Amino acid sequence: MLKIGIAEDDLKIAELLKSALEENDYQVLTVANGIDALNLFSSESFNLLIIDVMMPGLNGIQLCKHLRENALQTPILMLTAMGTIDDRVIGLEAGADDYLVKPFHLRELLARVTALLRRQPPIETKTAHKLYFEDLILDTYSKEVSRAGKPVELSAKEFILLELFMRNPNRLLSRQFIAEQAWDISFETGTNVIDVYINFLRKKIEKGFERKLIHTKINMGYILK
Amino acid sequence: MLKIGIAEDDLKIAELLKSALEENDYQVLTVANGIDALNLFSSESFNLLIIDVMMPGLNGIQLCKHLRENALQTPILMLTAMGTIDDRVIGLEAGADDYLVKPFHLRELLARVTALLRRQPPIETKTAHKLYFEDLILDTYSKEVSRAGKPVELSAKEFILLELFMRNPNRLLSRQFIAEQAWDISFETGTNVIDVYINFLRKKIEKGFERKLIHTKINMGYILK
DNA sequence: CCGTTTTCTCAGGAGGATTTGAGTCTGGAT
DNA sequence: ATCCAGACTCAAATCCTCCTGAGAAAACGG
Repeated sequence: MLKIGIAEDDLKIAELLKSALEENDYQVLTVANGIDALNLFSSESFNLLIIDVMMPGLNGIQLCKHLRENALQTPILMLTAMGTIDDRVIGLEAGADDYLVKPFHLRELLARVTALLRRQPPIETKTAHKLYFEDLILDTYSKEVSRAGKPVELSAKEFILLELFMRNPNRLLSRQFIAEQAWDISFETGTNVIDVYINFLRKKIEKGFERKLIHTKINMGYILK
Repeated sequence: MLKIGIAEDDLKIAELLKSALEENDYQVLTVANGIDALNLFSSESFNLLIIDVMMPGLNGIQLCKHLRENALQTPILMLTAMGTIDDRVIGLEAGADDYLVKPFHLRELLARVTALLRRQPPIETKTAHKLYFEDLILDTYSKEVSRAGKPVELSAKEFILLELFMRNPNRLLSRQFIAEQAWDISFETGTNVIDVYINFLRKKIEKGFERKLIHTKINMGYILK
């Protein structure tokens, strides 16, 4: 089921779009302002985004730019009440893939939605799923890790832990935080699993290398730098 | 260098487009009628096609349809002098990716060209119904599979499972993901069907071959590589 | 209806992954 | 320099995933 996200502050139009798209077997989620849209579109993945230019808070152009700067690849269809060339061009240059001027015919909207979805690659690009830190590369797509080009075999937990560090480079991570993120435990247990796993990781990614990556800050936690 | 093909019978407009695009570092080839366009666009490969709707011989809509029926995936931008909704929709439904109404501003044309080119070219080509992975071939039309030229008999479920892997080569697929895609179950059942079917598949496509294709990543899932 | 094929469940066991706990080491404070 | 809480290490214990064969249940075809 293809999933479409709509950012539109005019509830009447939002409802109209939603029902028209749902009738065509799309799953639809709507938000009514730019801030909510940024949060939703950044956290959940969609096959297509429909964004109104005029919105309170964060407007469509700004939203679009933010999303693209965040390496989001989802096709974006912009809606606007103003049909001047300049606004349309600005929208496209901000990273939108198509532009529709209100008022529009539902049939044209559907045709454009179909056109945009048709050329969507079946799977997202691999590079978008890679995390880099110096000579460390972590591929969240294939779940493979390498350092200086040499593959490193990690277990599931080790992988999760390293991914956590690579998503937060140069940030000090407390044991509490690591436990919550990687082990789903928030309470205090007398365990030392984290220490042990840091040890496992170090053995696998630092052994044989001069440069250390994971550093201990006594009484604080660990940091990748 | 990105290559753009233009089909436009009005030589003045054709020249205008050509020079504007060349100024932006695209390589441009133009033809002045639908028949020539069909020949050129079928034999040479382009990154983008710009097609005028009104052309002698074969018009833009027909040309577009022919190209798409021939499994051509290149993005197509349609040009027309008529701006009625119906014509625009017909163009999009014929397989065009975008539509521009004459007269247009060059700046808007360039923005749309950029937007179309930014989208990633689909992986599928003319042999869109066949999936390849090393010496494995899966034909989604005839539902036949072979390895190293030797036919492999698969049941329906086995086929679906293998197709899923072949559409996501080198990607780690979690059991959760496989369950959703191939079995339509999203909730947690205590079943091990997936394991069993992986086993079936391995027996059929790996038996007698040195090279293993489906690899287990404990606590993560399976990967075709 | 019966036999065949396909799909799925179940249970046992091997082996790797994860966790524990105890002993050792270390860096910072006194 | 000494001390000690915190950090590290290692082996052992435990957990649990994955594989496999057997067979039940369901779907299919004649």
